[in-house]
Amino acid sequence: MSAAAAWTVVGVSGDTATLVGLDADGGERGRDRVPLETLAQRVAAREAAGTRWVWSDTARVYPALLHAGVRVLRCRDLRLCHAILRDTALLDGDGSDAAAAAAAQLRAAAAWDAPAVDPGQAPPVALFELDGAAGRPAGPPQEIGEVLAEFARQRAAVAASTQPRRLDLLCAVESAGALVAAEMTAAGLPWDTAAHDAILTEVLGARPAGGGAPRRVAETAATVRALLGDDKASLDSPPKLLRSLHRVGVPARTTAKWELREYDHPVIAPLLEYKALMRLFTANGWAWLADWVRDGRFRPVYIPAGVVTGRWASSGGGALQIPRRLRAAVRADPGWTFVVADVAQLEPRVLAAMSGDTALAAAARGSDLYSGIVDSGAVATRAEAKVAMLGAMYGATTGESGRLVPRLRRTYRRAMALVDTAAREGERGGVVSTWLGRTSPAASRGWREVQSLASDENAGVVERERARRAAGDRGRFTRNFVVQGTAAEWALAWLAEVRLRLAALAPVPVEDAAPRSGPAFSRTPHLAFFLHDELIVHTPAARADEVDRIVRDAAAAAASLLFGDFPIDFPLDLHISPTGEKG
DNA sequence: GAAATGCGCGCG
DNA sequence: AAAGCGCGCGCATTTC
Repeated sequence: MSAAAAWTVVGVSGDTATLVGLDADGGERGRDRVPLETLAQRVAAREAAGTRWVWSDTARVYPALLHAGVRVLRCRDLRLCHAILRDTALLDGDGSDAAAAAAAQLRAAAAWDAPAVDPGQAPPVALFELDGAAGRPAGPPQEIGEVLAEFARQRAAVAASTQPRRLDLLCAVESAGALVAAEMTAAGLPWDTAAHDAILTEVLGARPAGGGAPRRVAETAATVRALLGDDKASLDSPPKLLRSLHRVGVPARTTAKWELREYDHPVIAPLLEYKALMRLFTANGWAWLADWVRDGRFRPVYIPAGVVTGRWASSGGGALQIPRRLRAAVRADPGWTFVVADVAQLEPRVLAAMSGDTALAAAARGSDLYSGIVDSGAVATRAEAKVAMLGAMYGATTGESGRLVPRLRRTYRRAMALVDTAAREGERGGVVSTWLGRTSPAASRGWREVQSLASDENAGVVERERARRAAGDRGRFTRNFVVQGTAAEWALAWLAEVRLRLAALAPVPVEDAAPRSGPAFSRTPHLAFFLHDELIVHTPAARADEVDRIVRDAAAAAASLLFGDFPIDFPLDLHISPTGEKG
């Protein structure tokens, strides 16, 4: 097999792995069969020669490769790309025979709809473990014939679509994201257990020796119970708490903090305090620390495309919900630091670009889009601009937000038309697509039944109201889908660009303050965290300026990959700091 | 006793 | 300020 194959397709059957080299047109260049236990060495050798890997499920194969010390630069994750191509509306547009055939073949390959193997459950050394072993989900097919056939179907689908370049880019960044996700789990986020413990002790009081509530939690609970006039009052059961509140004259309808804040009663302040303390204690207290931090690393499991819009989800440890105050426990290794970067107002910027709204793009020039909106005269204050823009993207209809949205509609006609059109499409049961072609799920059977019941001439007011509300809910979902989903695509492109540029950096001398643990690549500047529109790079302090430039250049590259030369800024808030705090 | 559901709150 | 999008998780409660 030639060393210069554009693609190398990997399949597994029993204890044998098969590597098939393909040229850029998909023509087979050669085939190697190797024992599974030598696959990592083969991958390392071919990676050095340069190729793009094609496999069925990055979450299944890549953790084991990383564990064996092998990193790859590029891959195509057929499971993730299958989901994109199976659902994309870009194959339905022109009604060509080729597009229809490609779509039909993809949709018939149902085995590829299998869920991912949870990389958090798979042992890191079990390369391509047998299907369904130990009660795990089987995952997508791995046999080389099936893998080759699926790759061919996907290439045909992209080529036959109305936007081949966009779909191909989406598949590329989606797959790059799968590599990043596995690498970040392997590297982990540097986490200072002592700093975390100090925060908990300061906020909650000393950790109780025999379990039970920490001192300040117990004291606050006692204060609340005293003010409720019931020393046995349950504070953790919403219905019981509600009854206790009613008894002391607080007519709340729910126990949510945004509602409780509205009432003027001495019990409210300590009750909100109790809820906040209890939240920290239960969600990110000492038990969390013991469960999720090992050897100075928090290792979240990221689930690429775990959200319908294409955003990532996470599993275990609540990686995407780390409270801001605990960011201080994110602590770089000695001699190392973090480059922490996020995009200011990513979603409205993406909306400006995808709608081609030059007025909104002009307001987005510079670092604060909301100030730009005020300067345009659409609204009077920055706060109004923010509320109005969020309302436009989320579908607010009432309150201040709903009142302000029409002001934006006059000034930013194209941007508002894009989200309004997406909402109408959802309301009538259709689907909408992101800029690169990820398409929203079809209306559920239940949703369609609700609509059809209401359209019957005998339908009562209850049926009609239910259908109206369901249509509104779905419209708000599709309205937001196009913006949130395209923002996720921009962020994936940014992440992919950062990763490749970091990988191209010269290696750090090993004696330069290597991290305490982790795979080989984590001894050079590497991605350590990603959260929708923010990333953290862990780097030797001496290289932070280089990384700073890479992260900024990557943002510019992402903008031009998605939107070409459309004039839209994506300014970063970027900080170099040995703790993970923003700004 | 396990699984499903609702609530509330953390993050974007 | 108000409660409009997307998530995961812990607890209490309900259901099987």
